[in-house]
Amino acid sequence: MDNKTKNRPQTLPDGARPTLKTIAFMTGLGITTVSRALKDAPDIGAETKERVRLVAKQIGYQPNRAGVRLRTGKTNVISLVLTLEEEIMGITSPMVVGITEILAGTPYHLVVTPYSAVKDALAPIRYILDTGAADGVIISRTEPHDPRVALLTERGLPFVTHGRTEMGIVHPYHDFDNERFAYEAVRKLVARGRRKLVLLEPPPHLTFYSHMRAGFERGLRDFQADAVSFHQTNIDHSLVEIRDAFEVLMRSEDAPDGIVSGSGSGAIALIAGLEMAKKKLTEDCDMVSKSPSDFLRWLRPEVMTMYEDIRIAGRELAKAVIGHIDGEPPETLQSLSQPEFQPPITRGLRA
Amino acid sequence: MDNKTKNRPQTLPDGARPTLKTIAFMTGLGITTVSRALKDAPDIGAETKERVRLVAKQIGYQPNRAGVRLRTGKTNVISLVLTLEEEIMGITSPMVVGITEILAGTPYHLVVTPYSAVKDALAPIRYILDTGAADGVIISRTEPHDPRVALLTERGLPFVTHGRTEMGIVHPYHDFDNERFAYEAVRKLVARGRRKLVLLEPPPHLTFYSHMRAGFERGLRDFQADAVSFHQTNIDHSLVEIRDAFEVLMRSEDAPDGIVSGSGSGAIALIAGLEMAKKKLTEDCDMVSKSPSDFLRWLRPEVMTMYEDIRIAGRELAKAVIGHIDGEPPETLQSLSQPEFQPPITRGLRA
DNA sequence: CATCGCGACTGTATCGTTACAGATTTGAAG
DNA sequence: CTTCAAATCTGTAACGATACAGTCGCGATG
Repeated sequence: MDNKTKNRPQTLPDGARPTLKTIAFMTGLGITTVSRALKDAPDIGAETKERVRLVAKQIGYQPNRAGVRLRTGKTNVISLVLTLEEEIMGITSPMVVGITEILAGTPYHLVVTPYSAVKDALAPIRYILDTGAADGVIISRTEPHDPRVALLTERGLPFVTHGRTEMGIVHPYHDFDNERFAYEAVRKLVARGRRKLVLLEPPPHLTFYSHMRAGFERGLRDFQADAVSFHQTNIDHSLVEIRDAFEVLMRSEDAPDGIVSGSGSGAIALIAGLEMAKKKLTEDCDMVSKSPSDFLRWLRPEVMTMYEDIRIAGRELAKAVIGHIDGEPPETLQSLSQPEFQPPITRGLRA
Repeated sequence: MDNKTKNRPQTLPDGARPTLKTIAFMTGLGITTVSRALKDAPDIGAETKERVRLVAKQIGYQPNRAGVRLRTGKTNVISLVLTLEEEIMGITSPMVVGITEILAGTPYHLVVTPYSAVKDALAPIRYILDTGAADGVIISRTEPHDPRVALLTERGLPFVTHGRTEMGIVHPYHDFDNERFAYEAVRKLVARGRRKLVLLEPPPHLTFYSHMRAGFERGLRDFQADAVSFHQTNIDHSLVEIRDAFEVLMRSEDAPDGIVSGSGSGAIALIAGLEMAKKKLTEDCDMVSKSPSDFLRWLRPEVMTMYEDIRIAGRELAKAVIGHIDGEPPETLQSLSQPEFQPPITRGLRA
């Protein structure tokens, strides 16, 4: 056999999935040529490329991920890093949906990488870095000085955060404008004549804690209302804890007449505490809540809600990681979604 | 160099992650020996194994997934196949949590594989089969004659279904006992003196439709109650549709006095419809609902709920696929979770 | 007419792992 | 002193893809 065709395959197993070798055999070309033709390399003739593409399509060729990954290190994987604990009200579902909607048009797969204890937040990141498990990472529960962001930046692995940081590192993020949410919430409550307002806030170590507080306080100043302290309780507490603490507050001298709830499930507990204190929504108290789903609007239409669309957040996050992977500058991969009050559920045909 | 050490590595890059080669170099053994030692093969000396394990642990060796996958075809991936549409009430979150809890102790990663249109249900399965993308598959929204089950069985890829089938194929599954749920729901309603019952049922093409109906009808017979037809509406319809249809029903001659809701979010819509028809829960009507989360108990404690623990379902499903992959007989990998009425939320310290 | 450059294509080595078929040593049996 | 088997260990090839360094033929150049 002459040298020219020395590496050509002689026989091909027939049930197996096609590889570059299959196409090489069918076109009479070398494996390298086929590989380069499919990547549209400049040193391959136009007609050859066309032939290769045609055959590849015909036989349904799809590159073997393990082969690519072994040779190039490219995993075609995006890793979504989650705390098992943050799943209380199920924000993950729509997030996963949003992400996969974007990934569907790409070669990327979505791998969910969980971690349990809060102190282990770095563990999954290290795992991904050490094993090269992903091309990009999506993290949430972002902190102002987030060690995960520091580590990922240092090691040069593309990522995006759900929430912002404050460390002077420019990186991709998507965030809900919690400052504005709280500000508009205060505006709304004051417009209803409420003046003693309370905020159910995020835990202080997360970045959006300060955003939400800042918006709340700016609102208090601009619209001349007063704050009632509820600092000992936050949205990471159990619903029972929130309820009981709020009942106590509502029975006290200091009882607020307006509530801003930083979470939808927290709102449920607040309502329960309020009712246990024998108060009534819209009469003794008004409430504005952030809400990632519909149930509050259905079951407690008295509560004014601002919808946080987690699904869209998922989309934005996915687009941003991919952009980062593709080398787009981080500052172009930042987005903030604006809160808007939701209209009430329509009361059907007969109004 | 003598033949014995011909394939030994001379130098080793230092920043890189350790491979078998690294361990081979450090122990002075051959790569093959190291590989076999780590798998506890019988032809490797006990002391050698010990040394290899020690070094491997010290340097934090973790097998390269791409290498293993390329060589053996083993992906160490479990694929969760989801409809984007089923995410309405976010059942995915706790499910993902449950699955990852089990996978955490294994080498498996969880990949989420979505599909959009209902007619495309087979597409992700084919993709996984064709590309060898996973060692095992988890599917939901199971139908009595499910083409996905047929295909996976035929091609011999391990899987588990959330829900049962009726095709004479013995396969792993986990299911909620919807027959019993509906039966117990009817018992409860009749015990409260309700006799005209309605069922908000699953869409007819899913297997648990017939389970739930069967339990409902058995209950009607055993406890002597009557059914009110609501067949044109099911839990896959939009909340607005359910509400409007139910309002019409509640205003009709045929208005039921007892409701069995096959879904938690459906219950919300039913309540809305009922209230629009100027009826009141516990007065005109009682209601039992399946509920995958807590909000109904908090916001509508009048509704009697049976909790479907999706997180546990996730765990069971994960265990079952892995069992199937490990070759355990399918009939040992089937489980049914029993519904139980939930106690009301405790009313706090001062009850 | 030799030489060069260029366009089009190709072989080899390699990523990390494992299946397979040896190879070497040791001690016991003949 | 062979011979052989058992116990350990080892090299080679291969999985599928790609980086790299060619090769080949051909027309233009000096």
